[in-house]
Amino acid sequence: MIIDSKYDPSQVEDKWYSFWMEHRLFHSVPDDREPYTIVIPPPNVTGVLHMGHMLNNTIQDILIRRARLMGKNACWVPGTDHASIATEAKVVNLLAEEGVHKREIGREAFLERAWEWKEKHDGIIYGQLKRLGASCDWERSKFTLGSDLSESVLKAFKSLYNEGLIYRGARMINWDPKAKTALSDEEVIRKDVQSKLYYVKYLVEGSDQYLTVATTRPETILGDTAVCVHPDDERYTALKGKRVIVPIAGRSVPVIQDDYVDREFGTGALKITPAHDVNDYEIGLKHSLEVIDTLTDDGTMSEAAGYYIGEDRFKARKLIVIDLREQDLIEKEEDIQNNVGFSERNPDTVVEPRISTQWFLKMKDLVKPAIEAVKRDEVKIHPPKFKKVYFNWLDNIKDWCISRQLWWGHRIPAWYAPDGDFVIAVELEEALALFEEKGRKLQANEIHQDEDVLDTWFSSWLWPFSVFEWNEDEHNADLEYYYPTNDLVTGHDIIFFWVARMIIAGYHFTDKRPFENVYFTGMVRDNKGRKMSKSLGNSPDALDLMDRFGADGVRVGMLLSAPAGNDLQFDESLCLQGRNFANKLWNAFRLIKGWEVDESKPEDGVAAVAANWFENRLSQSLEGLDQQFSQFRISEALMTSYKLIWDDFCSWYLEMAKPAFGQKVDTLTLGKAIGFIDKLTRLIHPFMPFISEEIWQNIEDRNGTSIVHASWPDRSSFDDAILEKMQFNMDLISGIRQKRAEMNVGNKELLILYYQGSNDFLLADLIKKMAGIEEIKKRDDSNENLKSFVVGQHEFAIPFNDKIDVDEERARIQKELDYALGFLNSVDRKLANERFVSNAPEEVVAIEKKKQEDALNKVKLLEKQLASI
RNA sequence: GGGCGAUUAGCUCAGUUGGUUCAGAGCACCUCGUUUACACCGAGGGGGUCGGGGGUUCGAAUCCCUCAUCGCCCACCA
Repeated sequence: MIIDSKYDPSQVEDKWYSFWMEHRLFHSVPDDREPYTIVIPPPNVTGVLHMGHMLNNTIQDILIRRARLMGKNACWVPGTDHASIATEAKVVNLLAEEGVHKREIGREAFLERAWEWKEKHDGIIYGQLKRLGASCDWERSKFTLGSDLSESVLKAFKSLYNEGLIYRGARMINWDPKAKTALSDEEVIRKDVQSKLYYVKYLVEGSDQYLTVATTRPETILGDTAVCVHPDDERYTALKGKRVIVPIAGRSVPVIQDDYVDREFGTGALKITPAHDVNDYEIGLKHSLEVIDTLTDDGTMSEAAGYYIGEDRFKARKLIVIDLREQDLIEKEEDIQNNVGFSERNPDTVVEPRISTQWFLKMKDLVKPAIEAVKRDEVKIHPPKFKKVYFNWLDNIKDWCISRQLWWGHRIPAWYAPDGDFVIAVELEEALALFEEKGRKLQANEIHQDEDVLDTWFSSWLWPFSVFEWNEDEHNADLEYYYPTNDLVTGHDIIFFWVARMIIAGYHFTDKRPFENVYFTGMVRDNKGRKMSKSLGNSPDALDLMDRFGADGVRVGMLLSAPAGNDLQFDESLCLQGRNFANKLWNAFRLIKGWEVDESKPEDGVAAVAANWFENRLSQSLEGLDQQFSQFRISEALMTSYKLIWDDFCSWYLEMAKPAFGQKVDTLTLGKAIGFIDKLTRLIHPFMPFISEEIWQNIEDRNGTSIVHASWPDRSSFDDAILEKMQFNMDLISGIRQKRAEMNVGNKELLILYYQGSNDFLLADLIKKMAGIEEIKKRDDSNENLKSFVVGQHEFAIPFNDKIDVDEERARIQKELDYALGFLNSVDRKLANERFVSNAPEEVVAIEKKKQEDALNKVKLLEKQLASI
C-alpha cells in the first residue's frame, strides 16, 4: 500500500461525509441509551456562515461526537432562522434591483420570493455546515417559519393571550423608518455621535421676554406641547403658570414643572414633544399634554407638523435651523456628544421613538422562573461571568413589543371585526366561531386578519421544544426523550435576544429548563481586534479556508485560540497549524503502516518499555480530558490531545518503538502501536472527524462501520512511578542532546555515557537508542576529557574531543550554581520561618523539605563540578 | 452615568482553591540537521520585573485598594 506523505483532505472529506450520510449515522431515534441533545442556534437564512458560526458549530460538533463515542444517543437538531426583518430587507433590495416595490406585487407574491430566497440560502448554509463536518441529524432539520414551528408559535401566542400576558395597545415604541416597523428595545443599538445642541428662544406669551430651551432635535419643535422646568429652579419661578410661543409653529403652550428636568443641563428648560421622545411621552401623560405626531412612518414630516411637510426629518432639521436663525431665535449652537439609537438591522438608520399600536408581552412575572433557575444553577452558564449580565437584563425587564410591520414572519393570529373588536384565532373559521361565541354573527368578508407579523425571536424562543413537535403533542415521545436538551453553544451577543428568552419560554411552556448548560463562545475578531463583519470585509471565506487547510485544519485552528467566553483574534496561521497537525498524525499512521513484521521476533525490550509508559501516559491524558470536557475547557482539551499525539506519541513513543533502519518489527510491538493509534484516532475524532475516520478505516477492515459510532478509549488507572521514571530518562536524553548541540557533535556519532552512583533508574537500552549512546559506564577517576552535566539529582558525563573552554564552562556551571543557591536560600528561609511551618499545610511543608534536600544535593554536585574543572 | 472584562515572551493566549523550579503553551525568531514517517519535519536555543503603585499574607501572576490604557454590555439627560 502506497500512502502519500502529505495528507490531502480534499480526497478524504467528501468521501467520508457522504459515507456518514448514506449510512444515516447522525440520525437519532429514541432508544434505551442516555440521550444527549443539542439544538443548533439557527443561523439566519440571510446569508452565508461567518467565522463565529464556524466556531460555535465546531464546538457543538465536538460535544456531539464525543457524546456519541461515549455511548450516548446523540442528537443534534439543525435548522435555520427566518430572520424576519433581515430577510425581508434582503428581498426588498432584490426587488428594488428589478425596480419593483413590495406593495406593488402584494403580500403573496412577496412571500413567494422570500421563500425562494430561503430555499437557496438554507441550502448554502447546510452545505457549509456539512463541509465543516457538522454531524447534525439532517432528517430533523427545522425552519423557524416552517409549518410545524408556525403552529407552535401560534399556540404559544394564543395561550399567552388567554393568560392575559399578551395585550395590544398604543405605546411609545422604537420605530425603524427604513424598514417601517416597530422594534424591540434590544433591536436598538445605541451609539455616541457628534451632534449640535441648539439653544432656541421661545417667546414668553404677553411679554417681550424669551425662554431659551436647548435641543439636539429642533425639527421636533413643531410637535412641542409644553416647556418644562424644575419646580425648584429659581431662575424660572416667575414663569410659573405662564405660556410660551413655540417658534415657527406659533402655538401657545404651557410652561410646566417637573422634577425630571436636570437643572444643570442646557438652560434648565426642557421642551416637551410627547410624540417623539420617550421621556417627553411620560411627562406628557403625567401632565395630560396634547400629542402632536409630526412624523410619518417613513420619517418624513407629516401634515400635522404644518411645516416642511414631506421632507425627511434630517432635511427638516436643517431647514428649521435656517428659519430659526433668520428669525433670530437661535441664541447659540454647541457641539455635543449624545447617544442616538440605530436599527440593529439597518445600522445607518436612526430609530425614531414613536407612539404606535402594537402587540406586547408582559414580562415581569414571566421572567421569575428564569431568574430562579440560573440562581440555583439548574441552568448553568459558562463562563459564569455572564450570569450578571443575564440577571441585570431580567431584573430590569420591560414589556416586549412583539409585533412587526413586515410580511415575512408569523402572521399575528388576531382577527378584527369592522368595529375593531378582535379575537385570537389561527384560522378564519375559528375566528368566526369565536366571534359567534361572543354573540356576533359575522361573515368571512367582514373580518380581516392582522397585517403584521411577530418578532423573529418570538419563534426562536420556543426552539428547544418546538423542534420536537411541541405543537402537536406536548408529551410526545421525542420531547419526553430529548427534552430538556443538554448543552447550548452560542455567542454571548444573543444572550438577551435568545438565550434568556428560551429559558423564560422553557419554564413557562414546558415547566422544565430548556437546556442544562449554556456555553458562551467569544466573538471572533480579526487580527486587529475588530469584529468580523461584511462591511469591513475582514471575515475570511470559510469554504476557501477549508479548501486550503481542510475542514479538520480549520476546526483545530478555530479552537486553538478559543477559550470560553473570551473574544478571540482569528488568524489564518492557526489553520496552518491545524493542517500541519493533521499531517503529523497522518505520517505517524504511515510509519506504523509501513512496518514489516517478523513474526518470529520476540518483543523488543525498548518498545515494550515505551509501550508500557505510553499506556500510562494515555490514561493520564484521558483523565485530564474528562475533566476539561466537563468544565467546557474545549480548547484545553484539544491542546492536551495535541500534545499527547505530537509530543508523547510521535516524538517519544514512536521514536522509541520504531525498529532500527532495515529491521522488521515484532508482532507484539506492532499490535501495541496499532492499538495506540486506534485509540488516538478515537480520542481526536471529535476535533478532527475526517482524518480520524480515514486513518481508523485504514487500520483494519471495519466492515462498513464507522468511527462515528466507535467507543471513546477506556481509561485505566496509571502509575505515577512509571511516568516519573520515564520523565527522568527523557530529561537525561534531552541533556545528552543538549551537550551534543553545544559541542557540535552530530547525532550519528555514538558516544559513551558516564554516570555516577546508582544506575537503577536508567533505561539503558532506551537511552542508547534515543541519544546515540553506545555504552553506559560508571565513571571513575581515570576518565578524562569529560563534559559533565546534572539531570535531577544525578551527574552524568559524556566525552568530548575538542579542548574545552574552561572559562566558558566555569561560567556556565557558576550560573547554574548561583540559581540553585538562590533557590536553596529561598527554601531555607521559608523553612526557617516559624509561621510558615506552623501555618502552611503539612504537604506543602513536606514538599518544601524535599525541595531543600534536592537543592542541597544539586548544589553539592555543581560545586564538585566547578572544583574539578 | 452604571456594570463587566482585559492588560503575562515579538504575536495569540493558558495559568483552576494563593503553595512543587510557577513565570507556561503554540506560533514567530536563532543555531544545527535532508538519519526512509513527516521540512506541513527533527534536535537544540534565546526571549517576560506577570500594565504602574500600594496593601493583606509565612508566601501573590493569583486576594484587596488605587491609578492608567484598551474593549464590551447596559442606561430616557434633552
